[in-house]
Amino acid sequence: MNIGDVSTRLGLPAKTIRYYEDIGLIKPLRSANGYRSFVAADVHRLAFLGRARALGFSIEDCRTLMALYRDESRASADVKDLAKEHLGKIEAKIRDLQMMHATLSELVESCAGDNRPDCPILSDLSGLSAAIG
Amino acid sequence: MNIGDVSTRLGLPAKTIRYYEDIGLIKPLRSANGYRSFVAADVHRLAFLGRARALGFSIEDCRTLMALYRDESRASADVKDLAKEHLGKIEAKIRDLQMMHATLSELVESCAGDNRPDCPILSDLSGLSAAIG
DNA sequence: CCTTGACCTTCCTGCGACTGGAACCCTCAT
DNA sequence: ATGAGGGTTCCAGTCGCAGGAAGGTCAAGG
Repeated sequence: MNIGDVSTRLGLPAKTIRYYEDIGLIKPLRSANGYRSFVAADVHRLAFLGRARALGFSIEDCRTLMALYRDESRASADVKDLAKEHLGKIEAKIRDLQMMHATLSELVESCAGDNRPDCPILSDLSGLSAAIG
Repeated sequence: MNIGDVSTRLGLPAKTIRYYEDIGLIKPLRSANGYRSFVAADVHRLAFLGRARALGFSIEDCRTLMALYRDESRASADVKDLAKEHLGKIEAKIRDLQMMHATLSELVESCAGDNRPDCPILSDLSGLSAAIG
């Protein structure tokens, strides 16, 4: 399989696949013409990467996860720990975003949104937080 | 005021303040020795920036917000629209993260996390999603 | 046989919003 | 004179790719 086929199959951009090779996550063989030649194992690794990335794991986490996957003597605790740490980061991000959301939606609600210049959003940002009550 | 004082006051790294000058968000004067010399208006602008960034607005959004703030003939609708669009992006990110969180926490819960190699997290990533049921 | 168009290749640059570090200047106290 | 603790500029790196240039390859059609 050429890169385009893999890209279509997995929904991963060819650029991304080449990048993954660059950083050593996959090592597809080459055809005589120099094209990358993907076998089932490569496609499988890429699919693994795609799913791990979709769960928000960093590239380095993915590298670790793939190493664990290939290590038949792994302890599932190692995988779980990695996942739990990632889960913690996700939770932290969600909290941050929810804080922003809470503040910002209050401000948005309190803004008339008409032709007049008075705006509690700008008031708040400027430090004259006499807007919310 | 020198950059260090402003940095301490606002809790913004000096590097960040220099960066904001680089990209034209502030234009502090210079002392005879070449040091940046911040007056109250500069500090105010930086504080504005800090708050807008803390709400997750992009630098370009901040630029627009500051322009609106200085434009006394602005329409609050313009500010509100910008904020609402940003709110939408925040909501999208929260949803994405919550999806990740849901999937990942299920996987984490179903993983024994002991010395054995069997791991539903890896099974799921590998595509053999025979783990969750 | 030649061309066209769709593939593929490598290499370089840019994104956003900084951060780290090198190499150097200024100021003040000792 | 020296040392500590400011400040300055500029360049490189972060993360995970995306965009684009310049060129090689291949199958089909005229």
